[in-house]
Amino acid sequence: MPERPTLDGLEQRWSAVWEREGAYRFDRGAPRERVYSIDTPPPTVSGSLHVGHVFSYTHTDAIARYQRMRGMEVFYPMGWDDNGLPTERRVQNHFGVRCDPLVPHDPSFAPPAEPSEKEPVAISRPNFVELCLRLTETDEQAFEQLWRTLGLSVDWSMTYTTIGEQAQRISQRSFLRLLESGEAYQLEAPTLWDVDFQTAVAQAELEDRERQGAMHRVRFAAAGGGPDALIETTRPELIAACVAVLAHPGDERRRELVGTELQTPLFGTRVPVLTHPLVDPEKGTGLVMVCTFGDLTDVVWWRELSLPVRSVLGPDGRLLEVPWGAPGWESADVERAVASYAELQGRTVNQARRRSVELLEQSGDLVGEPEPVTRPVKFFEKGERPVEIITSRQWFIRAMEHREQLIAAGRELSWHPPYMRARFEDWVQGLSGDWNISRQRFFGVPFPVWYPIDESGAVLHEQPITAREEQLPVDPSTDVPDGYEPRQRGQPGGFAGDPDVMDTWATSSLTPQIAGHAGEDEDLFARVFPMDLRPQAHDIIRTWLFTTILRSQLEYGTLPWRNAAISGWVLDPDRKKMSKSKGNVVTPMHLLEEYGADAVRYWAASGRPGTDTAFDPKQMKDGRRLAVKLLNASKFALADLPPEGEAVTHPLDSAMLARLAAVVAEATASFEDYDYARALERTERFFWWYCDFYLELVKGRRYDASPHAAASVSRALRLSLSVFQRLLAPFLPFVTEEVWSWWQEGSVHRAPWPLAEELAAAAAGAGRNGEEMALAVTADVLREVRKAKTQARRGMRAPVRRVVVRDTAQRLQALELGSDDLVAAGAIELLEPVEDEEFAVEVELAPDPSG
RNA sequence: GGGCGCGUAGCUCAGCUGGUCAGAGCACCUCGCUUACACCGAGGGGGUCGCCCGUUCGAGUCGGGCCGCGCCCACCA
Repeated sequence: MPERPTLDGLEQRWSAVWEREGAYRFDRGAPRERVYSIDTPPPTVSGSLHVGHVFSYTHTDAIARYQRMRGMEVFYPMGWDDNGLPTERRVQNHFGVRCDPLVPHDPSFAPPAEPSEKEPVAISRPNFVELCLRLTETDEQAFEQLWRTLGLSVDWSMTYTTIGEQAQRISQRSFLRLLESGEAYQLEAPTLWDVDFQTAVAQAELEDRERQGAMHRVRFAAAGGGPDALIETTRPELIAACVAVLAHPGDERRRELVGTELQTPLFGTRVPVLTHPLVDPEKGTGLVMVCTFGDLTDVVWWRELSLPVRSVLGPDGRLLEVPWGAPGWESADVERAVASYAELQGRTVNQARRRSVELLEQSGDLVGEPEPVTRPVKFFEKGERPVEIITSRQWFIRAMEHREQLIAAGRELSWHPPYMRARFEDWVQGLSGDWNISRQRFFGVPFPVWYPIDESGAVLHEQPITAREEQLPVDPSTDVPDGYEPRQRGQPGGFAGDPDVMDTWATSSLTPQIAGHAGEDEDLFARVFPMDLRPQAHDIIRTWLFTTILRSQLEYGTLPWRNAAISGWVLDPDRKKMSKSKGNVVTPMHLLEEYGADAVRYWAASGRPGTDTAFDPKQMKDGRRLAVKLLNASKFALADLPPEGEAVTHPLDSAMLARLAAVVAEATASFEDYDYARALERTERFFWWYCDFYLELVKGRRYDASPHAAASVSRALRLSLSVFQRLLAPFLPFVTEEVWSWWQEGSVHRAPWPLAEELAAAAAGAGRNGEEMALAVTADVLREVRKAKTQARRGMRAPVRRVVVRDTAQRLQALELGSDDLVAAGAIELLEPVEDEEFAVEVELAPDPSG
């Protein structure tokens, strides 16, 4: 035991020991019922971890450590989510490159010495992927270092990456099985599209952002005998793509209009006036134009009313060339349509919108001034321009038809906290389509599929050639399907590889399978799946949690885990969410260095499950105080401790142990309920009381030279310290390991979780009653004595000539049980009990020798 | 528009199934270097528990209605 215990250096020392001794190594031989498996969130590897990560991963680690001490064999792997857009973006900026699948592979490629963001070098997909792998590997090492410093009890031998070969194999295998069972399918259909990344995106990746816009009132002239009509739109640039005008079926004012035809302004295209119940007769003019496609409602109308497609928007977000006069593009005045459209073609949506307004003004079809409006617009969450809807070929996984099953699954799952289930159900009920899993990107898991090309050069998408499971993982852009030669790639009569990659959620929805080595190591998988716990934040319920349940339901017909522990976010001091784009993120390494890992973990563990928590370094100071206190209290209790007796015989000792037993019971119940914060709070609160009162009260006996006097307190101190060290171990792994090592064999993190029953049994050793009251009264009197000394401006060791305690007979009797300790702790010469109804204490201090 | 959560001392928050629950830490003030700890200890001031009804012998604690904040979802033309 060190002379002056310190927290400094504990992280390095003990993490090295844990690594060396395999303290957190998962025992693959453990039977399933003794395994506690965790589906750790693989953090996105694209830069650095921030305090939000530290926050939620600490919660999981506390639970993992608790379960381990409960005797469970904890399966706690780490994963790195390194595939997907964030990595691509980072690689582009970091190396000054961009991926161009048409560029051939250059085996001797080296990234530019001076990266230029403005003029990136176009490189091949294999070269690009190499750079992605290189950069993520560096990041992953830094992440691992941070996690080790934080003290996560991860088994680092089980680490996986979502771009790794095994993850690819498992993803592709799962995809092929879904294709086989009909749960995955390909479809050419209107798809949510990001025009900057030029890829499809999923409903789950959308977010609303408030944007300024304008409402334009536009005249559509009658094409036959009916009246003109006015519609309102925020997207006049899409008039060329208008395929119908709609009214509500019950709208009397529009009765004579319905069934007639109108002509679009500028282009003179005839469009029918139809009805649909989704039209709001109160909104705008009560008439709405349907375009292919302006928003998701357009898609609904288009589908349900079997309208034609007139697409004007290209994948790059610019207006396409369209064949005016050709079938589908008829016009009453083709020349005018061509002239009008020439003003728009090739322009971006915003440019085309401004020009359209000018054209409408000139033609007199714009009625009144455009009215500024602020409205929510859908964005890809990582995107910078609004999503558009573009028709393209994509892979989907069926979700719509499984909604009831998914909701039932959600009800079977134990949510912590329980109210988070509502978010899941809201989301499932609001699903508007199946899950689009294909992305027109590069750094991801490819679809293990090729297509035949017929003699005319057409790609036969409806006859996919699938890879054999033994071939996996395959990259169809370089690998060749059975029965073909490499030279047949892209040739008539040859084949074409599917160019897309899977969305990152399509891979991470399989983390239980990837971590558990599904299909690779069935013995392991059977021991860990379904898993016990999915910890994650609430913002990805609709993505990660939802898709993981979906995949597990489709492939195994079971929940992927029994419990979902949902953590909140870390908010900055202004209660705003920390995010890179806001620039208010706090990186954790310097916090770990300044306060120590245990202190940072203390702050994190104080955040209740599911609750957003403000970033607060003050609480880290509190955590540090607690750790230091444990260090010193342990030293006091254990250093040169006299031999302990057979049993706890002193009333105050057994009363303290009885209280501690209750705390153990409460902490245990809290942990069982995944409420680590409550477990910590109860433990901590009692620990401070223990230091302030119990340790002070028993000092006299503890230092007593006669073994007889110290026997009981020695035993009680050892018992209680051992319990405190273990109760705090899930939260403060470093300092608890340090103090444990002073007097115990092995790691505290493999020690058994304390049992309330054992303590209660030890506390009963005195075999008397009234111990609890003795402790309460003794503490009450001690507080009064301290108050008197403080008010007299004297030190706590100042001698007291006389203390008169007025109280009920019962309490005075109890006081007698603890009076020896009280007299010693208060330096009291004479303790005088006086029976009374009201508790009152008179303290007569000895004269101050210093004057 | 629907749903969820939150509103308790200046700040961050505990208060689980109604009756020592009006609390903790920080901050503030005063005192004390007492042999575990000055990275400390002792003590103090400070709140009509968002508002209004109701249930009850009794309500931060339950029910209803408001107000405010935050988040999620929504077919937001």
